[in-house]
Parts: sequence; structure tokens; C-alpha cells
Amino acid sequence: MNTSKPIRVRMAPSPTGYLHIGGARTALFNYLFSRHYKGTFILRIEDTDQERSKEEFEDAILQDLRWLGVEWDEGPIKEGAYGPYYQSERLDLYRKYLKKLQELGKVYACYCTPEELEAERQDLLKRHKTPKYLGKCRNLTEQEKKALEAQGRPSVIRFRIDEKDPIQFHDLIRGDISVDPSILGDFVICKPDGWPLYNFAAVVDDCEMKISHVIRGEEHISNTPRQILLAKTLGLELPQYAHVSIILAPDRSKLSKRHGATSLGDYRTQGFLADALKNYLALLGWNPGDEREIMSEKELIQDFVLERMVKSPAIFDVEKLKWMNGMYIRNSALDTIVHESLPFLEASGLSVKDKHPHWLKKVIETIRGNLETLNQVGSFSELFFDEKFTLAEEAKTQLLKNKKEVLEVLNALDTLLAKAGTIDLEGFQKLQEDLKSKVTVSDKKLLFQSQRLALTGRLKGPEMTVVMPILGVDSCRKRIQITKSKLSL
RNA sequence: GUCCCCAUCGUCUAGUCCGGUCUAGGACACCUCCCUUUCACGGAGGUGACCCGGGUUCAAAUCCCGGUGGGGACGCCA
Repeated sequence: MNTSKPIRVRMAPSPTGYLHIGGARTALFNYLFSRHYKGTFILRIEDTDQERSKEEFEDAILQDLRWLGVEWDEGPIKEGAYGPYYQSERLDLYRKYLKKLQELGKVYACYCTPEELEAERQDLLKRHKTPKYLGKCRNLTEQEKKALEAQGRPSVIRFRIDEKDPIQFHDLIRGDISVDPSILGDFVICKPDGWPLYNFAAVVDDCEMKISHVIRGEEHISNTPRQILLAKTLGLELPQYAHVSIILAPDRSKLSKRHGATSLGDYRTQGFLADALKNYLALLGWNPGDEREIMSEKELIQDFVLERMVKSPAIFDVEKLKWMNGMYIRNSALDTIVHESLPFLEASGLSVKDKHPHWLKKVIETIRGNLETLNQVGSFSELFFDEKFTLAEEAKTQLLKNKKEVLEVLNALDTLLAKAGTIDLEGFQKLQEDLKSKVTVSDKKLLFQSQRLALTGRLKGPEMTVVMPILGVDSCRKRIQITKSKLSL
């Protein structure tokens, strides 16, 4: 790869919606690329669509990017030498380049109405031709223009395409791409109110901001020839392009709202860890060339090269993301997981304020092996919270099935607990030995299961070896009483 | 419809550039077994793919052509 120029990449979201999983992945690739080559990662807000741009979306995008750990070096909040980083604040610049285009005679005013344009489009479609602007206003005389203006018709500015030779460019991921300019049609670069449109603003900014590599979604391949034409006409130095394949839903269609969570925020509230999502996203369309899958950010940065990007689109598989998230929940620092779990615990109605931090840590430590996502933390840990203690129907049935034995076990256990005073890991072993010698029940399974059912109210859960010490003697005894009374034993 | 892009297990992918070592490797999911008082974790196995048709070649997942399929674009959105 040509790395003679300083590496500068950018992510250019438009604040017209929340950050999409695909956008996050594109941002991530840009970020990894910039870090790998020790370059600069720029965040540019493309807010030229005044009607749809909302501050709320911009805030969310910034927040989500930060949550993912994709930090930018230049952009909003972090001003740099190539600012401003909002297109709405760069209008003078576009005006300057527009003037240049006018002087070169490469643009013209178009007075066609949206209805006329749509009719033209439909007509071309019907005749099996490429729908494009045919150039009706290309050669308007001054008088014609005046007449149109007198009618009160607003006008847009179109870029005049005179090229006949194929527009070719080398895509760093896809290789050589060639497009016949005749399919393009003169495209609009400025709206009636003078605001620039995407293809114009983006290429001006990419060049002005000295972007070395434009890494963006595949949907932009068709914009590239237009941008190249504009840049060449303006004498601007072009960046290199790399078009990343898009992410598809399981039904092979474009990922959208009807497929459930699509914005990054959705994944966060569903209990996915930023590191896990980052890891998963990095592996969607890229791989390190060996069989590693769980990779730290450091490793991702070290190994990230465009040469290893996959060209075909990838289907987003939430099952694999869940698996990876589980891996991160199990293997991250316990304190981190405890901290991340707090909001989910609260959301499940489990109050942790009056609980000892050490106790909570123990709880999370014992149940984290069961978790795929953090929003399951409540349902797996509530058995440790006395205020949530209830006997599940199936637990009741099981206990009732062996009424006599259960009563014997519980009474013996209660006595033993009262005598023990406290209980820890070793104490549990001793307790079980004593229990075994005190009761007539010899079935190991029945012995353990009765205790589990009576103390947790559930059929399943972590080993009793850890459950009992975490509950403590008081809680255990309290639960024995409740269970007994509920079963009228 | 037109143009552009893509095509290996259900899914993510290695292998394709430089054809033989690929009876196609790994991971998720699924199934079986082991561990285990239960769940989960963990461990060991298993099912499962080169889109189709031609061509080049001693030899094709790999190169070429055609077809088919999928996706993207065709905005006074980005």
C-alpha cells in the first residue's frame, strides 16, 4: 500500500438517525486502520440535510462511538487543523469551489421540477434504459433562464459531465473498477437554497481535509465516479478508496428496524459489552489470517490491514455475537463485569444499594458463567436476593413428592446451620458430611436437590457449595422456614 | 429495467493472487458423549460447503468464458 502520504481517514455520519450496526463497523474499520498505520482518524458530521438532521441524533452517534471505544482525533469536541468538522459550518468553502466550477463552465442551473424529473425517470425505466437526467436544461439561453425564473421556478445546480472515457479507479478492497460515464447523467450538486449535496460536499471535504483513504460502505461505489470527476475538475488530489461490503440480515436483505436491534444503543441496552461487539464487528468481513477469534483491541490494531478484508457481504449472526459476549463476560475483569451489571440489576428490580460490594461480587462471580448478555444478570442472580425468594411451582411439586425425606433434611439442616453460626466453603463440606450422618436419606441426588429447592426455590442454579456461603446462615434458615410453611410441612 | 459489486458448511470465515500438500481447515449454531446434585462453564467427538455449465491443463475451490443467484446504486438523502 502507498503510505507515503500521512494516513488520514474519516467517518462521516449524517445526524439523520442513530448509529447503525453497519455504520459502527465502518467506523471501526477506519479506526483500526488509522491506529495500525499510526494515522489520524477524523469524525466529520455531514449535516447538509437541514430538514432531517437533528442534534439528538448527533449526540447519540457521538456517544455510541465513544461507548464502542472508537475515539476520533479530529472532529466535534476535538478540534484540529482541518476544521470545522461540521459541513454546515463549511458553506463558504463549498461556495468557493462552486464558483470555480462556474468559471470552468462545468455547472449549470436546472429548472426542472421534481414531477418532471420523475416522469422522465419512469419513461426511461419503461423503455429499459438507465434512469438518469437527460440534460434538458444543459444549454438554456439567458432568455430561457429568465423566463423560467419569471415563472417563479426554483433552480438547482447540476454538474456537467462531458467525459466519454470510462472512469477507472483502484479500490483497495475490490481492485479495479470501471464505470462508463454515459450512465451517470448530470447530477445535482447544490439545492435551490444553495446548500451543497452529498457528492459535492463529501469530495470537497475529503480532499480539503487531506483524507488519504476513504473507507466506506459498498453503497458508495456508485458515488465514487461522480466524486472523482468533481475532484479532477477542481484539481483536487484524490484519496484512495476502499469499499467495505455491507452487513445483511439473516434473510439476506438489508439490515433494518424490522430485524430488531439495529442501532448501537439497542445492543448496549440488551446487555452486550462494547469490547465483545467491537471484536465481533471486526470479524465480520475481516480476519487476521489465522484462527484467532477472541482478539483484544491491541491485537486488532496490530493485525488490521485492508488486504484481509472480505469482499462478499456478511450476514449479521446474533447467535455468534451472543457467544462472544458470553466469552467476554466470563473472561473480563470481575470488577468490570460487576460495574457493567449494576444498571441491569436495578432494571430487574434488584436493589444492590444495601448489599455489601464483596457480596455482590461473589454473586456475579458465580453466575457470570451462565450469561450470554448482561440483561440476563437479574434472572440469574435473583435467587440470592431474599426479597425475591419464592418457590417455583415445579420446585413445590418436586419437594412434595418426597415430603417425608425433605422435612427430615430441612430440619436437620436447620439445626446444623444454627449450630454453625457462619458458613464458608470449607464449612459447607463439613456441614454436608454432618447432614449425611444425621438423616436416613441416602440418595445423594435427593439430598442435594431438596436443599437446592428449599433454599433457592428453583430446580437449576449454581452449585450449592457456593450458593450456601453466599446466602449465609440467616438467609438459609429464613428460607427453610418459608419453604416449610408454604408446603405446610 | 440499466450499471456496478459479490458467490466455500445454515451462519462467520481459511484456502483463490503464485493450480497439485484440500479425502477443503477453524469458529458459531445443532447432535452425541464426558465432567457434574441441577443449570451453565469446560473437555472429546459428530452432521454439514467449493452455485451451475463449458473451456485451459497431466491436474481447477483456485485461471478464462457464459449462465444463475444474491446484494448495491440509479434522489433537490447520505
